[in-house]
Amino acid sequence: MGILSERQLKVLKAVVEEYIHSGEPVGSRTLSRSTYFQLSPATLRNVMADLEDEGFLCQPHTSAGRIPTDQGFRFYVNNLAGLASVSPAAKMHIRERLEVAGGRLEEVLHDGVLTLAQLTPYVGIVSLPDFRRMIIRHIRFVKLHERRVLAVVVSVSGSVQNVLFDADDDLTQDQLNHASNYLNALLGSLTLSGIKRKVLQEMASDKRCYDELFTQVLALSRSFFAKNPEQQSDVMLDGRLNLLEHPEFADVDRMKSIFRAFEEKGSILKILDGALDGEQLRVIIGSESHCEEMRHCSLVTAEYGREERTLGQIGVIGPTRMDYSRIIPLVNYIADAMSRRLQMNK
Amino acid sequence: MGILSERQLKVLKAVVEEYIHSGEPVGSRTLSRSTYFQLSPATLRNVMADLEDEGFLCQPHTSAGRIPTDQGFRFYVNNLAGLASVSPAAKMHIRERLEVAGGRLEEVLHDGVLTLAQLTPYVGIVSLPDFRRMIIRHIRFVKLHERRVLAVVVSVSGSVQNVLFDADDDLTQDQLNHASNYLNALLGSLTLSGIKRKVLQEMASDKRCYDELFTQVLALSRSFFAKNPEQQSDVMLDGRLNLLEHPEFADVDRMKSIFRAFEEKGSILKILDGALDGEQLRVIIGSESHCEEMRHCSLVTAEYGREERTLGQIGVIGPTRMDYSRIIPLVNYIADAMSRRLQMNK
DNA sequence: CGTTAGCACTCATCGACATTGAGTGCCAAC
DNA sequence: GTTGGCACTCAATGTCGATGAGTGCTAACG
Repeated sequence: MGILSERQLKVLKAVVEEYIHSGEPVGSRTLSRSTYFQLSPATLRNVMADLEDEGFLCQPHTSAGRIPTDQGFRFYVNNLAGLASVSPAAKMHIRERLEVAGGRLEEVLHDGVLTLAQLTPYVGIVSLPDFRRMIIRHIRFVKLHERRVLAVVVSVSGSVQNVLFDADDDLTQDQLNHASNYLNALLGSLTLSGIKRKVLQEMASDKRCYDELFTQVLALSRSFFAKNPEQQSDVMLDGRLNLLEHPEFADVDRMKSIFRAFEEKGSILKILDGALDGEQLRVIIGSESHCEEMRHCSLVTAEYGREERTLGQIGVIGPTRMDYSRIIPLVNYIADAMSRRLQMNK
Repeated sequence: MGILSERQLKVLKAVVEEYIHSGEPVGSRTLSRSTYFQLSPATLRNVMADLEDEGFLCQPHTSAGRIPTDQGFRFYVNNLAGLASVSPAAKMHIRERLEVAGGRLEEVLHDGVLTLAQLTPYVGIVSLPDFRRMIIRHIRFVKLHERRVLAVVVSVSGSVQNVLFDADDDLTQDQLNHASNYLNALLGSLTLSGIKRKVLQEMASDKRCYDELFTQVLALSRSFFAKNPEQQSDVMLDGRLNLLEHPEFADVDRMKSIFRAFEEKGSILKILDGALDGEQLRVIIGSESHCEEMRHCSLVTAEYGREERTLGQIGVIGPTRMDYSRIIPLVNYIADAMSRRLQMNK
């Protein structure tokens, strides 16, 4: 252990980048050939053996070249990777796809993952914000049929949720409009549960003042809030197919396990939600996710959100052998573009 | 060619069912062992050779057993398959999952595919009805921000669509309510485009009668209808992972091609939409889908819908080696359950 | 002392080859 | 019409040796 020498750094960088490029274990000869080093294979072997002792490289089998360990990638990302700037072509693509007029939150997010899936050979991934934590801009009730009511709830960030429920009484649309207006007057930067609490307070305080109409409103709200725990958080994926092109997933079992994780979503969500510390960008490499199915995958994710409030994470999932120096800036850029678009949406 | 003898039928049935069961090419010995026949392998070989000439069976290679061709499966499904009844356990599962109170159309459909994916080792699949063809029950406008308006459109069958658009003027919520009321009074068993046409007529006829308010309503409707071609038809899948368990998809390339079809959805939709003839149940075997990626897959689908109107197709995708006699009744049963639930929803 | 050439060793990959066994087609006999 | 016998095919499996990329180690070199 201990600090790495200048040369070791150089070799580690070269190995990682060569491996990212070729996907094959890299041997001392290959390195030596790349005019970058004036060293003989033997010398490089010595250096690489040291790096292996330090845990940065490993060999799939005795007589093969070296590949970076998770730790090796980690060191590379933290200390060695130069960040490429986003290519003009990509910027153009993003501008066309992403920097257009508003749309519902869900649409914006969908555009985001789609763009990532198109611009990278990896899987685009975004976590939808937990609706229960979102600040509500508007609630409106729509009468469907007798006591059946549709509540349309719009959050500040442009998320629209539809909740179907049964009211206690058969109210007219006019009465529902009154109820909507009442609730909307009450809103002011609250989440759903905040509103719920406030309504309950109102209920307790001046229960009899407004009588009839007012109690109707309250009853309606109650049945609505009883229903609300609709979709909590969720995650959206796109471009799963991209993964199939990578040689590391030619192995059927490995593929299965990853697609299993994709289908369940729960485990991915857990990984994404790990980012509570408010770091703007995260790179999770292989086993760092502590998720068995994701052991051979890396994630690069960035926060997106309106203004100061972060809404969720957007990024990609790919093999640990990922082109970090290109992907990190790209994910950052797209997260920014999305945040801006959401802000416009205000 | 020509009609098949009693014995040939019996052998074909046995081969198909044995193959469905085991997944391996079935040889004359295996058949002869199954106490079902009192015939020697040699005799069965003769019969099987005949069946091969007729195109019902084929051999993967010379020295292997026989497997049914698509045509063989087709004949089996049409003439030989006995339909099992839905197991009590499955019925129970369906009752719990599916025969509950309403919910939005999208939720009901989701429950449907989920149930199929759980009760079968195949992929559950459902086509969402084309919203543009649905009869509208309700339209309501919600003011979001200045000129930005959210239209909530509810169809008779319980589908809810949210459309975001910009109005020409900055209207108050009250004005929007009036517009909503006006449009809703106009509705009466029309599709969106029907309503659009009707509004245009109104516009042409008594343009100046109601003046101000009325022209506002019309302008609003116009910008709304300009936007509407939102989600057309779509298809929902669940249980893609199930496919991975089948030996026929151990081949990576075959897997890729199918998952490609899943991701695009377009081709699947086209196959599902082929059922215009109003047949209640369809079985599509292998190449019958005329879709290259689906060459090794079969579909079993049934219509679902409210009352007389069919809304879409629900069913499963699996390998051609599918347990038809169990799946066909099951798909039928679930389609019925869904239709009933949608009807309750009225 | 760092660097390098040389050398013996390891091990995945690949083609050649033989073996096995399930299954077939055909023919002659029952 | 049915059956046993027999030669044949061919995928799957295993063994063997050659190949070659790559390693670790050691001794020599500057």
